[in-house]
Amino acid sequence: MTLSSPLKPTESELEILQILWEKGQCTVREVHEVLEKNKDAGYTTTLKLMQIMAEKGLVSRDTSSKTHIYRALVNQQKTEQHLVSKMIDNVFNGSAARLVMQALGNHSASKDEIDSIKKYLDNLSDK
Amino acid sequence: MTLSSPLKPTESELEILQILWEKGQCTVREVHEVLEKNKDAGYTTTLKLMQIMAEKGLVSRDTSSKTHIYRALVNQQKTEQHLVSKMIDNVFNGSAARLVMQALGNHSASKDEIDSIKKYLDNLSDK
DNA sequence: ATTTGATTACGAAACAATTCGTAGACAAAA
DNA sequence: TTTTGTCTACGAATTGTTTCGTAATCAAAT
Repeated sequence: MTLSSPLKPTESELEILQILWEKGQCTVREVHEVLEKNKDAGYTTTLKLMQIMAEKGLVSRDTSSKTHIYRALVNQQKTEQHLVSKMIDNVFNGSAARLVMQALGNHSASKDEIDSIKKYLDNLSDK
Repeated sequence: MTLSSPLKPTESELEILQILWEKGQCTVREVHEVLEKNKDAGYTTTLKLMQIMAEKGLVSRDTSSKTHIYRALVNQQKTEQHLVSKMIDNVFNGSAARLVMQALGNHSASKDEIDSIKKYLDNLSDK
């Protein structure tokens, strides 16, 4: 299998997807301006990445006007799910619980966050 | 910065680290035999990976006898922590809670797992 | 001593991800 | 119409990862 699943974007691609998921649709310029806040890369780098993403089917591209409009084609929820599942398998030997504890233990989860997770768990076990 | 943190092993390197963490110390042959169960790659591929890992400081190598002995140099807990933190930041916008819910929601967490997480959370909020 | 088998060493190829320089297209401003 | 600025297209360089063929080394078996 050489075909890399569209659910497994590279790190750079993920950064771009995040922006598209939030904004719904963007020009390269818009995406690039958000990216620039956190890293420095040239405009053409962002452009090239987004063109490749379009080739791969990660995003769609509306070329009807000069300034192309991009949209995410992959589902945020599904992509996140896929990445988490992979981490559970690769890093935590299939144990979701171990991942959760690792996530909550060291990473500063606020009291509010912990409470909301508890509520979530209560609902889960009700079923 | 070209220097990649030893806490950010590649996927192949992580597979090897898992084995070393579990077994404590291994020859290339031993690692390779475990790997072979899940993927097919040549012996020299595994060897080369482990040699590179030694160069990078991910593992140590005892070359005193002909058959070299490898040990993990990076800490399992810290590496896991690093990977999880990165995922929380990159994928879930800094929200540990979102990661947790994603991990528990779709991924088959057993009732036992959920219960043990609840206990864990109770202890957390006690502090 | 010679052969056999298992090991490491080395280097290169294949592939993928990232980066960017340069050119061309086009529209708006002068 | 010319200039200027913004955009896309293209190709190439760079870097990192993965893979493996081949040779050298060494010890154990013959």
